[in-house]
Amino acid sequence: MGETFSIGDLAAEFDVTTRTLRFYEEKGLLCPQRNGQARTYDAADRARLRLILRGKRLGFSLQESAEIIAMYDPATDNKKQLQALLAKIREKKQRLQAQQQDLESMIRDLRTWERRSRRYVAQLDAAASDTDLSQPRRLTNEL
Amino acid sequence: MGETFSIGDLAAEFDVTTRTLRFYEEKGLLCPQRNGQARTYDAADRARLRLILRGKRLGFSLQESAEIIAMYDPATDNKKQLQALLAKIREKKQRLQAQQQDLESMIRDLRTWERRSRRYVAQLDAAASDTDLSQPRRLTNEL
DNA sequence: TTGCTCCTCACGTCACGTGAGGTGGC
DNA sequence: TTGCTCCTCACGTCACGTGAGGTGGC
Repeated sequence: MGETFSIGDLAAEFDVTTRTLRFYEEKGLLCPQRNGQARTYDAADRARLRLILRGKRLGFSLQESAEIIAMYDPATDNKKQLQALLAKIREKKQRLQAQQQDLESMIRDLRTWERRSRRYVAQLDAAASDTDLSQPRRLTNEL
Repeated sequence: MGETFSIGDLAAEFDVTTRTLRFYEEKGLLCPQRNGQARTYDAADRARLRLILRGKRLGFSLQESAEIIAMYDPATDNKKQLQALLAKIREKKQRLQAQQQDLESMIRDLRTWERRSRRYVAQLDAAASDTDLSQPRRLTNEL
């Protein structure tokens, strides 16, 4: 029998809470062995968790991640399921690409606003320095 | 007085439900005028909605989106407020740039997954065509 | 009158977070 | 004994979804 892990081990390794692991089990995505009350995870459980979290990062629901993981099982080689999965993957990819567009325009907007605000603060500083020389003008040497 | 919109107008335009618009109002992100019971949205409300949804697409909470929208508001005349605002803008920008990196690797992952799945489907098709010639192999001419 | 859009509760859902209160072994 | 990790309820949260039941004007 290979390496095993406690719930705390996996939680620490993947930076999730133990509650998260119990929740995934409650939803049928994980089913570790029991050592008395305590859960014992093996390498296969760990691999499943990795896939679940990757699915999550990619914006899949737990249900969808479960489907994806089922695809790793050679027993589930249903062609129609795979094609449905492909459609979902393509949709996610489109959404992520839309997000990229959003990010770019948002960062552009914020950059503009930052410059504008900095200029305004500089003006206020300049005005202040007419009467109060203790206020240094520092804002220009950032970025 | 400029163009106005019903809740249904905006819901249709931005592809959300009317419930969503009422929810944003409940959370203080929108405050349309009332025409009797009915809500009447103007161009400013519409612009705010656009920002809320963009924030959402980028994975911000509604609270965070509210803060970002406040950043777009040029009515910040207090210098200290402006400087605090600048700090927030920089922080958000850094987070957005980190997110850009994440998005890129995610899209790479999805592309890999897509190729892998497509190849598997093609294999299934090939296997099927050995016994069932009525199944055409079409999947190879996409993308 | 029918059909449409609008409204206000208010409970349901998804993916967990967060205690409360308790067990077990080094 | 203390400290640590583990456990099981079970209610809370966030961003809405989804009816239920009703109003108002073309």
